[in-house]
Amino acid sequence: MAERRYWLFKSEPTNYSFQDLLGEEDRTAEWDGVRNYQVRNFMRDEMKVGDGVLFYHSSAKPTAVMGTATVVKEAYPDSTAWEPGAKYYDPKSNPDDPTWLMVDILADQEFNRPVTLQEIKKNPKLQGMMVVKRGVRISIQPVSKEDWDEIIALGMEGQPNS
DNA sequence: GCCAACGTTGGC
DNA sequence: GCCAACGTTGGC
Repeated sequence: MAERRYWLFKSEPTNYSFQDLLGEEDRTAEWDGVRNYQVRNFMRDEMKVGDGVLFYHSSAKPTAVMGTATVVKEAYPDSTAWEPGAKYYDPKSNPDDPTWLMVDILADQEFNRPVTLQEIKKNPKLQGMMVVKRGVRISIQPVSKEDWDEIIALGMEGQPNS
């Protein structure tokens, strides 16, 4: 059995929020629209069914990890790339040899409270996370098991949201 | 709204 | 293959 990996997925909640994922039928969504080669390569080469996902809200108040999800389908062609007029249309992506890929994720655990970027930056244990580093913009980032465990512990503090 | 930092594009 | 210009990201 391969080692489970951990990831942080960024999403702007005005575009797609963790609540949106929770509200999906089967709580599952296609993670389409990735148009960055480094992120594409993470999905293609490293992401496996069962991997853990921290769902992070960017450009939000607050910017924070909202909960967790699980990868339930490994990389497959992102069909939005060849839909003219779609937001992420890319005429250079050939359906016979797709440039862009997506995965499916399943909402897992909603945190009892958001774990904010502000507190991540203040937490000495979490200084290795890419999300605290200036200028790191990729929308999917690898997360260490130690950082994953720490974020989960913080998110599970306090009373559950009703 | 600002702007630093980054990825991509395209002229050469 | 270099690199300046450009567009985008995303925290603040």
